[in-house]
Amino acid sequence: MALPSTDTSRHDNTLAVIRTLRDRGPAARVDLGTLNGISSATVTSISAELLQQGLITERPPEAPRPNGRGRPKTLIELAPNAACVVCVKLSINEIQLVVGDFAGQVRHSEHHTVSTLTLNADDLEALLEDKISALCTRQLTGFQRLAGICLAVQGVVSSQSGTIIWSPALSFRNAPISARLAKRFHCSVLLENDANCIASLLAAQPAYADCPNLVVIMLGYGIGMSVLISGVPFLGANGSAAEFGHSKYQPDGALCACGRRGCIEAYASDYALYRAAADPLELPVGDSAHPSEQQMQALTQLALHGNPVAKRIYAEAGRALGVGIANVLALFNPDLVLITGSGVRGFDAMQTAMHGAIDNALVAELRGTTRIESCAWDRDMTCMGGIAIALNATDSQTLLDSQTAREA
Amino acid sequence: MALPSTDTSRHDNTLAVIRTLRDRGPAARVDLGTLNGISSATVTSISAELLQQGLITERPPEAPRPNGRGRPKTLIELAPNAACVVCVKLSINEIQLVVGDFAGQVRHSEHHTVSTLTLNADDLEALLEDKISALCTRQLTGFQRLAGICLAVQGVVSSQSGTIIWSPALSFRNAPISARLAKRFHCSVLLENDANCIASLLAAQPAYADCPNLVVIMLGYGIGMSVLISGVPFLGANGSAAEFGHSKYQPDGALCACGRRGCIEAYASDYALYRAAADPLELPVGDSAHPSEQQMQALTQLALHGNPVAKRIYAEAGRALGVGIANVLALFNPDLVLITGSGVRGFDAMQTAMHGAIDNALVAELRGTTRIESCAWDRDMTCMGGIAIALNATDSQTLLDSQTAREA
DNA sequence: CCTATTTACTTTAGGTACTAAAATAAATAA
DNA sequence: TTATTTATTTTAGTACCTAAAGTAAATAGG
Repeated sequence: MALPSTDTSRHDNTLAVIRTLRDRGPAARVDLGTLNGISSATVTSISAELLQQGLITERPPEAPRPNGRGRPKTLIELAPNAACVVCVKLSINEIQLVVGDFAGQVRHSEHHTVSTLTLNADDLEALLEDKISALCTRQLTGFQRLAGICLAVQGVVSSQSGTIIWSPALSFRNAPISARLAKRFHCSVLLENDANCIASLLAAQPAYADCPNLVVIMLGYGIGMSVLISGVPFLGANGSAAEFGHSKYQPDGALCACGRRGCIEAYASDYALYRAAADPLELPVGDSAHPSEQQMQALTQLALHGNPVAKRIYAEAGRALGVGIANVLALFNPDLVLITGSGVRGFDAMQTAMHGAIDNALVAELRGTTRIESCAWDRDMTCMGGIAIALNATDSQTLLDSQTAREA
Repeated sequence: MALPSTDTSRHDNTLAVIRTLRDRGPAARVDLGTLNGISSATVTSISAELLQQGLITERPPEAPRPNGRGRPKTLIELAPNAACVVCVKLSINEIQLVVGDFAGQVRHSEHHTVSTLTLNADDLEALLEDKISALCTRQLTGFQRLAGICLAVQGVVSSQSGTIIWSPALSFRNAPISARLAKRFHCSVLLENDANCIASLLAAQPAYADCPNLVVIMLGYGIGMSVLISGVPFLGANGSAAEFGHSKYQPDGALCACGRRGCIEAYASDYALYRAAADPLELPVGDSAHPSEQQMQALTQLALHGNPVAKRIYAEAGRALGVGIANVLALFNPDLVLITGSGVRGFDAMQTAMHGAIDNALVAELRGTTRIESCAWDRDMTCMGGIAIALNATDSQTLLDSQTAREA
C-alpha cells in the first residue's frame, strides 16, 4: 500500500558503502558498519543486494591470515568491471583520455596532440566523439556499462548547463558540449573545471583529511583555482566561480590574456613570466605566448641561480600571487591553500616574496591559521580526479541500472 | 527492541513544519504537507504532537470565510509564547537588545549608549549579563523558556568557538564570550557576525528567493560582508571568512583601521571618506576617526550636489568598491550582490565609478550575469536577522525540551 | 430543506528500513 | 576437545511513512 520513494535512507546507506569500498579498498561488513554509523545487520542486508546485482564480490579468505582470534573477516570489494568511466582532459594542443573502473583504478590512459585552437565547436565535438568511440571499441570491452564521461577543461565552464564558456585551449566560446555527448554515448556527461578535478583528488588524500575547507591554486599556462567547502567543490551561480587568475593585483596593471589589466595571471602565469623576461634576457621569442616546458624550466633555473632580472620577475610574480592569496584568505579563510600545477616549478623563486606580500597585506587576525603549501605536480592528476568525480556522480544511476537489470 | 535514534525523518519533518509556520504564518495541514513534500496524514500526526507539547495552536475558524466549497481549512500556527530568543547587537558605543517570540515576531527592542571601547573583556561580560538579566525580569515573563541568545558583533568572530576575535567596537581581542553567557542563562548562545545576520534576513525575503548564492556587503563605519551559498552563510575555517573590507584595492595604498594598507575599507568606509575629505574641505575634525551620521550625510550631500572634491573622493571609493566586487565576482560568482548598511547613503555618489571599475576589471565571461543592487538600510535589520538565526538554531532543542516536559 | 459535491482532516492497513539481541559460523587458545 | 573470541546472519520489534478509506464540514443547486 505504501510506496515510500521519499525514504532515502537505504539508498544513502548503499551509496555510503560503495564509496567507502572505493576510498578504502576491500573491507569487512562489520567495519563498513562502524565507518558509516550503521549496524552490521544493515550492512549484511545491503551487501546481499549488491552481491546479487554484481556490483561487489566477496574476496576469498587469504591462506596465511595473521589475525587474532575469532571468526575471520570476510572482505567485500567493488567488482571493478561493474562499470567504467572515461575522463577526457582538454588542454592547449593536447587531449588526454583515461579509463577508470568501478573501483576507481586507472585502466588505460592515452594522449593525443591536437591543435585545439584551430577547432570550431563542431570539430571539437566530432573529435571527442571519435576518440571516445575508438576507446569504447578498444578498451571498454569487459565492462558492464559505461557509467559516465567527465570532461576536464581549463577555463570557465558551466557544470550545470554543460557549456564551455571560455577556455584558453579553444578559440570559440559558449559551446554546449555535454548534452551532445550524452546523447551520443547514452550516459551522463559531466563538465568540470580542471582545477576542480585536482582539488577533489587532493581532498580525498589522507594527508589533507583535516582540511575540509581547501583552496587549490593551479599555476601553469594560466592560473586556475578550486575551492572545496566542507569537501564539496564550490561552484558559483553559473559554475564560473573561483577564477583566481583574473582577480586583481594592480588595477590597470599588466595586460592579461583575458584582455583586461592587472590580473594575477598577468604576473604569475607561464606566459606572463616569459613575456616579462624575453626582452631583457634576450630569450628566444618563437611563440612567446605559449612558452614550452623547456623554456620555462630554463627561465626558472635562471631565477633560482641568481640571475637578477629573472629573480626580480619571479619576485614580482610572488607578490602578485601573495596579494591574490591574501584576498582569498580574507574572503574564504580556508584551512589550507595548496599550490600546484606545472608552474610550481617556479614556486621556490616566488615563495619569499609571496609570503612577504601576504604578511604585508593582512594582520594576524585576518591572516588566520591557514597553511600555505605547494604540492608536486603530475599531469595525470586531473584525469584521476575526473574519474573520481564521475564515479561519485554516477553511483546512484549505476545502482538503479543494476537493480532494474536484475529484476528483468 | 529497536531504538532507532539514527532515524531522523520524523525530527526533520517536524522542524520543517515549524519553520514553514514561522516563515509563512498560519497554515492548514494539507498545505504544510504540500509545501514540505510529505503526506497530510503525516502532518496530522506531527501537528497532534506539537499541539500536545504546546508549541502550536489551532486557530479558531474565522466567521466570514470567503473560501469556495468543501470543508474549510483548519489553520495551525506557532504558539508565540512557547519560547523566546534575545538578540544583542554590539556596535561602536551602542548596544541594542531585541526580544523575539517563537513565531519570529519582535516583541521588544531597546538601545543603550555605552562607551564600548573603554571596556575590558570582563566588563563586557558583566554588562551583557546585566542587560540581559534585566530584560529577563521585565520582558521575558509569559514565555515558556528562553531558547537562545544571539550576539551580533561587528568584526571577526568565531561562531564555532564563541570567541570575538577582533571587533572595531572593542579594544581587546580574542574574548571567549558565548560559553560564559550560556552558563549564566542556561541556553545556547550564538555568536554571529553582523553582516551574516543581515544576509540571513535578506535571503529569507521573497524578493531574493531566486538568489541562493547571495553576497551582502555592508557599508558603514567599517565594511563587512556575508556570503550565502545555497542560502547557508559561509563561514571559513575559523569563522572569519568574508572579510571583504580588508581585501585589497591597491597594495601599499591608503592606511586602514586594521593597520595595513590598501584595503577596500581604507577607501570606501565612513572613516576613510571623512578622512579624505576633512582636510581639503576644511570639515570639523572632532573625532574624525568616528564621524557622526550628520557629518557623513553632509559630506554625501556635497558629493551629490557637485562639490568636485567630494565627488572625486566618492568616485575613488566607488572604484575601490568596484575592484573589490570584481574580485568577489571572479571568486564567488554569486547570483546577486546586495549593498546595504548605513553607508548606502553615499551609494549614488559611488555607483558610476563602481560599475566602471567592475567593467574595466572583468571581461563579460567572468563578469557573468550577477546583479548588483543596493538595499535601503534599517538599523533594526541586524537584530531581526539574529532572531531568525537564533530561532532556527534552537528549534531542535526547544522541541526536545517540550517533549521531555510533556512526558514528565 | 435536502442531497450531491467538494475539500480537509483522520484513521486504517500495509510497507520499508532500521536496530538490538539471539543464533550461527569460524577461527584461536588452552 | 572445549572455551573464548569475533564476524555475520537471522529474528523480533519499532518508528516512520504513505495510499486509501472513512469522516467532517462546508457550498451549490434543486
